[in-house]
Amino acid sequence: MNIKQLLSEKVLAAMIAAGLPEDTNPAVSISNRANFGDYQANGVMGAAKKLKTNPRELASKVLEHLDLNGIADNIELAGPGFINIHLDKAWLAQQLTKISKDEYLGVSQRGSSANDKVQTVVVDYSAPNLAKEMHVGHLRSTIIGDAVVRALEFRGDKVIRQNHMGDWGTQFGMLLAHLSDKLQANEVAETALADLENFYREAKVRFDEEEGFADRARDYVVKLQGGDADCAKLWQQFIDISITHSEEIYQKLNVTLSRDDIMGESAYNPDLPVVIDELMTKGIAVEDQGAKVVFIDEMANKDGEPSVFIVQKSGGGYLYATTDLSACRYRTDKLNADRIVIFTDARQALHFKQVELVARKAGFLPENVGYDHCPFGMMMGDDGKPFKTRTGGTIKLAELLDEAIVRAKEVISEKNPDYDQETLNEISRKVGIGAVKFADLSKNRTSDYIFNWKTMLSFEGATAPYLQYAYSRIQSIFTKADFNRNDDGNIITIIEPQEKALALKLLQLEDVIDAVVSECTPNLLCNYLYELASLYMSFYEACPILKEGISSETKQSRLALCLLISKTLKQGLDVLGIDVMDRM
RNA sequence: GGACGCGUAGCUCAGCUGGAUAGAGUACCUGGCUACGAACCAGGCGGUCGCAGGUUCGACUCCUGCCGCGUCCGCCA
Repeated sequence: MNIKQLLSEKVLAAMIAAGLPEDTNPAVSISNRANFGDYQANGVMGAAKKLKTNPRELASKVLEHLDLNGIADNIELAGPGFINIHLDKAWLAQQLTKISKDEYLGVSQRGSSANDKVQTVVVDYSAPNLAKEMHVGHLRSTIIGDAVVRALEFRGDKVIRQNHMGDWGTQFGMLLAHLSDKLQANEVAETALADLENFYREAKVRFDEEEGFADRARDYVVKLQGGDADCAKLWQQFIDISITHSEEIYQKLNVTLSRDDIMGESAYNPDLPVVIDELMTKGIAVEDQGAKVVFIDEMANKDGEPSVFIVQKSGGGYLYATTDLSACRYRTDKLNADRIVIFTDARQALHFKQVELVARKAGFLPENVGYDHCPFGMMMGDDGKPFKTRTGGTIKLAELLDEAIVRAKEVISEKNPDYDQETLNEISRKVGIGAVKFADLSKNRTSDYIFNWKTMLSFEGATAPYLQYAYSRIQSIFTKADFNRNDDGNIITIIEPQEKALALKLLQLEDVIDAVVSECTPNLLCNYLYELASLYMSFYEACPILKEGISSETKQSRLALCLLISKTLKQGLDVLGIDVMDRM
């Protein structure tokens, strides 16, 4: 169900009937003011400009052909040529009843029509560096990526998750050397690696200060890349333990990534020489100052100097450029991707632009395969300066999440002291984690953002707990009313303005989901759900359900409306990876 | 130096293909719990949308220039 689309079609038909060309944009949008109707069509003014005719006259001509019988109960012409559409309450009620019975709540599924085919979408997200522990900087990629993945799946696309973990590179030399020493001293790997951050620091200190250690570290890198069996075993141990750390975070965060989704940098290792070979053979890469580089003319500066993209170091080593090119090929050839979506911070924007250009030129990325790099801003400290990853000061993700849960527990026990420990823990987890995720997911900024405990852990205002609270309130009513939540047979009637506002909002879910998957912007869904919950809160105050004197029809209708609202909240929050509960 | 991103209420942020009087939350102020959960609701206060031009019926949105902040730009990822 997409009202905007439906109205667009109707208005366009009327415009064509009024003599306008078929490619006219009806420009239908949601009205931002109640007295301008529910939807408005603004396309007439643009069209009139092109034809150099009077917009007002043209609009009245379009109105003559506009047939919204049964859909709208009032259509009016306003201002210089706005067409304001007031939707019919009975029609809205019918649509609500229809989507109430639909398991996708009216969101049409890919593949249900010929021009809306199922796509295979490869989504590259999270990608922590296994040398270190996950910190708050990894939050965005992980949860935004996961929300987009869930939205794509809810819409019916085939999604292949790819966790492009940093499990390769020179830093592993010092880590393996350090680990080797620990094992020699009879330490158990799990214990030695219990605190990755600590372990990394120790290794780094030795690398910088201890005589001979740096050479051993470099030696380990050579052995690792050369496929030395003992070294590979050591590496595998390290990787396994580090992955376990990440999995704990994913589980706590309610993120859908699993071990099967891991496709680390190391996996592309065997393919890297092949990539270089192809680039050289095709004449795309050339040797320059001992390294192999691609000169990208498309990105030349004013003086005509091309952008330089190094694909192989002068010493023969490979870079992440090489790996990302290999990944392009793997994803199109082996995974049959129709679209590739990558979530990383904005600093890598230039890099991925270069990757795309080179990959397309080399044929690793066919014309019809989409390649979307979705950047986001860096995590900054309270001082407005970037977090430094190696000098303390970083907040471990695990610590943030635990803190959120503790704070949630304080609030919940204060408001509702009767819960037993188990229930309290369960609710605290859902509320605390939800608050952290929503705080981040609800922002669209591609610019940097300042990490702030207070906003991240807030439970008041436009936060996840507000939405969860709305849901719980509804469940509470169902319990009191002894209402069967599986009963979708009740008729919804719209009388009060709060009910109409809710109806409109509920019917806009597909529109929002579509925007989320095409633009990779879960914040739109956050806004939508907050508005829905907010409308519900107003409805709750204005439209009593269980009060004496409420007719049985009204009661049933309002309960049915509540049911659809709660389903939409639950489903929407699920797309964001946030849980709801009957009581909180 | 070049490229990219950002600049909206005290603070955190929305603002969809250009649309009518620029919106939320928070903070502050005023009201509201013997009807269903006050983690809430109703209302108030708060703006030269960085600056200056341009495009047009109309610009936070598009174009140009400038200012400020940030990031990236041949051997890290």
